[in-house]
Amino acid sequence: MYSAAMSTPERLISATRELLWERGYVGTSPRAIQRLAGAGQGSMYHHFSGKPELALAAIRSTADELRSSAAGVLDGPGTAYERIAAYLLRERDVLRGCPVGRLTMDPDVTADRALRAPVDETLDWLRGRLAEIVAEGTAGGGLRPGLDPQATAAAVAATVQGGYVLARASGSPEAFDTAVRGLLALLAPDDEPAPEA
Amino acid sequence: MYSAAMSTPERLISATRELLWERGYVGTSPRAIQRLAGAGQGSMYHHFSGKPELALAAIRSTADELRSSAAGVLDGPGTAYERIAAYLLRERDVLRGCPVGRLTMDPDVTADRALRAPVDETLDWLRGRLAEIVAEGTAGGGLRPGLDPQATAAAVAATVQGGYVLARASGSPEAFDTAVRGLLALLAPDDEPAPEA
DNA sequence: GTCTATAGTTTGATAGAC
DNA sequence: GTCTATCAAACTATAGAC
Repeated sequence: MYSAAMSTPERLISATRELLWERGYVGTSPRAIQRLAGAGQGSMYHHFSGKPELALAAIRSTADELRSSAAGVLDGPGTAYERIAAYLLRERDVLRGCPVGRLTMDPDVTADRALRAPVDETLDWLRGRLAEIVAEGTAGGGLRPGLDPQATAAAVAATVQGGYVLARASGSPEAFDTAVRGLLALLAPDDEPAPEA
Repeated sequence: MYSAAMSTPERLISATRELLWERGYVGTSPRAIQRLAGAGQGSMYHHFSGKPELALAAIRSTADELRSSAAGVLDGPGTAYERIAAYLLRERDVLRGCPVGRLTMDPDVTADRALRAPVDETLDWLRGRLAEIVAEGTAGGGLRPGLDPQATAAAVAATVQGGYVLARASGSPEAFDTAVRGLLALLAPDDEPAPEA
C-alpha cells in the first residue's frame, strides 16, 4: 500500500506498474490494483475508465522512467565502450526482469496498438541511442573497429533482455552477469583486453 | 482442435503447450484447454489432477522437443562458427517467441520448483552445449580467439531470447535478425569477415 | 473414460447512495 | 470523490450419472 502523500490516481498507477511488472497484464486484476493502491472500486472507476486505460497510464509511466534512467547512463562521461559497459553493468534488479520488455510476452499488450506503442518506442529508442554510441566508438572509442552500429546495438539490447530470461530461469542473477561479461569481451578490440568495468 | 489420431491425454497436452506458449500459465484456463483439445471437463480431470499437473506435462514436452531440435543443429556438421550460426539463423517463428523462455516471465511458473525445473534445465543445457562448441572453436573453428566459453555461450543464448523480446515489441522479426547479425559479426575473428551464413 | 450438474471464487464492470 | 451493492461471466474444481 502506498503513501498518503500520493494522490489516488498516482497510487493507482504505481500499484498497476508494480503488478504489471510482476504478473503481467493478464495476471493483474483491478481488485489487486485497488488493494495495493489502497483505493476502493468506485474510486478506481472514477479516475479511470477501466483496466486498459489504467494499464496504458502505467505502461507509459514505466517506459518514460526507464528511458530517462537509461539516458542518464548512456549520456554520461567516458568512451563509447565505457558508456555501453556502464549501461550493461548498472545496478539492476535482475530477477525482477525488465518492466518494459516483460510486457512483450503479454498477448493482450502486443495485440493492442496503444498498449504496445510505449513498449515499442522505448526499446526502439534504446537501440537507436546505442547505435549512435557504437558509431562514435568505432572511431577510437574503445570498441572493436568495423562494427555495424544498428546490428551491434540490437545485439546489446537483446543480450540485456535475454539475460533476464536466463537469470529468471535459473533463479539467480549469475546468468545475466555472465552474458554481459561475454558481450563486453566481444565488443572490445582484439589487441586490448576488455577494460575493467 | 486436434486430430482424433491422438489420444485424449495427448490432445490435452498439445493444447496446453499451445496455450502456454501464447498466453502463459496465468492466461491459460482449463476451459480453453478443453476447448482446444476437444475434450470435456470430466475427461480432463480424469487424466490430470488439475491445471498444474497438465502444465507440467506440457512444459516437459515442450522442453524436450526444443532440446532435441537445438541439439540437431548444434551437433551437425561444420566448424564451431558455422554450427553457432546455423543455430542462430535457423528458421524460427520469431514473433511467437521461445516457448520455453517465455515461461520465465510467468510468476506462477518461476515460483513452482517443479514447473521451473524443465525450463531451467533446458536453458542450462543450451548454454553448456554452446560453451563446448565455443571451446572447440577458439582452437581454429572460425571463432574469434581467446573467448571465454561460458560467457560467450551465455551471450549467444541471451541474444536469442532477447531478440524475441525486441521483435515482439516492434511487431516484426527484423529486430531479431539484426541482433543475430550483430552477434555473428562479433563472434568472427577480426581478420576475416563473418562467413556467409 | 466421458458426460453433465453444481459450486465457490474471482474478474471486470456498473449503479446508485453518500 | 469515494463507498457499498450488485452483476454476468469466467475460473478451477468436485460429484455423480452413464
